[in-house]
Amino acid sequence: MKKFYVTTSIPYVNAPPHIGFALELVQADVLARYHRSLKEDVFFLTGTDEHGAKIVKAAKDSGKSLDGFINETSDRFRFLTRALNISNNDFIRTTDTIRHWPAVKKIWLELKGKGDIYKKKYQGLYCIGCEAFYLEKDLISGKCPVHNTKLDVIDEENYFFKLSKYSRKIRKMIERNKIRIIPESRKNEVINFIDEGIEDISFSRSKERYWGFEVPDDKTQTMYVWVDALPNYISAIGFRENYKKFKKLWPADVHLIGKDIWKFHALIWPGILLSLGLDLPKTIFVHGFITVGGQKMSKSLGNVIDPFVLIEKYGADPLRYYLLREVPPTEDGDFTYEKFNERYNSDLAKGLGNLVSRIRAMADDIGFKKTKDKILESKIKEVKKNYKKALNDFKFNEALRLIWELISLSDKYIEEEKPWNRKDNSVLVLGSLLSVLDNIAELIAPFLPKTSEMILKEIERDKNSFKNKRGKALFPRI
RNA sequence: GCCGGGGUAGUUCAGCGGCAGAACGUCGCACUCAUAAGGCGAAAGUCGUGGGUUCAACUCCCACCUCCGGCACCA
Repeated sequence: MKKFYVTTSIPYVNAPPHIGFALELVQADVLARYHRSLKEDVFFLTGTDEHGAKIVKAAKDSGKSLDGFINETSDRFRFLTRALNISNNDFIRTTDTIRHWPAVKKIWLELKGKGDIYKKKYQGLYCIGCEAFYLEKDLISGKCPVHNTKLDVIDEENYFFKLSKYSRKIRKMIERNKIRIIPESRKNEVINFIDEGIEDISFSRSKERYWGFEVPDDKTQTMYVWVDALPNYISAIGFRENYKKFKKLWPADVHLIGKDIWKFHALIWPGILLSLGLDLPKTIFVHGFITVGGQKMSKSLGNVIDPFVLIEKYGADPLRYYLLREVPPTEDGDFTYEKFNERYNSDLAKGLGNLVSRIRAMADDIGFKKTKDKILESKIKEVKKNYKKALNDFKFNEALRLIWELISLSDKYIEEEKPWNRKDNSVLVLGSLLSVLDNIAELIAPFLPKTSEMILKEIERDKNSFKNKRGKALFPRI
C-alpha cells in the first residue's frame, strides 16, 4: 500500500490561531483526504511549537503561568483542527517530554557525534526588551527598532551546526527537484540564497535568554528553535523509537509551510537530515499569507480575522471553500467579508446548494429512474481527469473551479430538459442528475467533507423513493 | 544595490506568435423545478509606456514606468 505523509508547520503559540494558519491546515487536509480517497495509507501531522523567549514573554504579559499559557494556546490550535474538520492523525507539541524530547536529544547527540555540532564564540547585539538579538542593519540609528534603546553587546559561546558543510549538496538536491519546491519560483529564491553564502547556524542559546530543552551535557545552554522545532516531523513518527512506523512514513511526501519560514525548511531541515543520514522530504509546498482588504493582518491594526468566529457563524465548509477557492494556493490571498459573502452566495447558496435542492425536489415529486446521461457522464470524466491533474499540482482553486463547471452544466441541462413538464423522459433526466450529484459529492469530499456527506444523505435513495425527508437548505443565502 | 515575479473587462485572474477569454459584479430577455435560485443574451479592455523582430505580437527582443517578493538565527 502506498503511503502518504503530509505535515503542516507547527505554529508558534505566542498568540491564538488566526485565519492564516487555517489556510495551511485546510490545504493540508485536502491533500490528506484526497490521498485517502486514492486508498493510500495517509498520515497527517500537525502540532505546536512552544519553546522560546517570546513565549515566556507572552505568558508573562498574559499574567498566566508558563505551563497554563502554552497549554491553553496549544489547545486553541487543537480546537481549530476540530472546528475546521481537519483529519489530522496526530498532533505533536515541542514541549512533549515523552514523544518529542527523546528524539531531539538523540538528534543532538548524533549530530554532535558526526562532528557537525561545535562550540563557537558568538558576539551579538542584544535587546533586553525584545529578548532577542539584532543585526546591525536592522537597527534604527543604532538603537532597537522596537524599544528605541541602546543594545548590549553580548559575547557568548554557543553551539553551531555545520550547515555550510551540506549547502552544496542541498543546492544540488533542490536544483534537481529531489526536493520539489512548489511553486517553482521559490526554487530560484533558495538557490540564490545558497549562492550568496551559507554560514553555520547557531543551535543553542544561553539558558538565561532562551527557554527550551537543555543541551545534553551543558547546563548553561538551551537548544535553539531549529534543532527543537524542525524535528517534530520525525519525532512524531517514532524516530529511533518506532522503527517500523518510521521506516514506513519517512520521508515526508509534503511539508506545507508559510512563505515566512519556508527557507529554513529547505535548508536547515535538509541539513539536519543529511547529517542524520536520512532521506529528504519529497516536496515543500509554500503558501502565501492572508491579507485583509489588501492589508497585512496585525494586532495593532486590529484587523486579525478569527477563524472561530467565521466557523461559528457559517460553518467550517464555507470557510474551507473560501480559503481553497478564493486564495491562490501559493500566493497571498485577500479576505474581506464582502468577498466571503459573494463567494458564499454565488457559489455555495445559488450554485451547489440550489442545484441539490432543485434536483432533490423534482426527483421527489416526479420520480426518477436510475440512469446516466452520455453528455453529462463525459463531462464528469473530463472533470475528473483535470481535477486529478490540478491536485497533483496543488492547484486547489483550479480543482474547485472544475467541479463548479459540472454544477453549471447540470443547471443548463435542467433548463434544456425541463423535467417539471413531466414528459416521458423526465424520470430519466432526474436519474441522470442524481448520478451527477453522486459524482459531485465524491469530488468535493476532500474540500467540503461535511457538505459531501450531507449531499449523499440528501440523495440517498431506494429504487423509486427517497429514504430521507427533504432537508433544509445546505447553504442558506446570506 | 543584487536576484526574482507581476501590470489583460468594474473586480479577481487565465491566455503567452494566428479573430482579446473566464468567473463574479452590472444591465436586458424569456422561464418557473429550486434557496427571488437557474437559463439565454448584452455592455465592458489602446492586453503598463515607447521602440524593435515578424506576413502576423497580449505573446518574442530592448529600454523605461510602476507594484510586489527574496537577500537567514523573531518564528
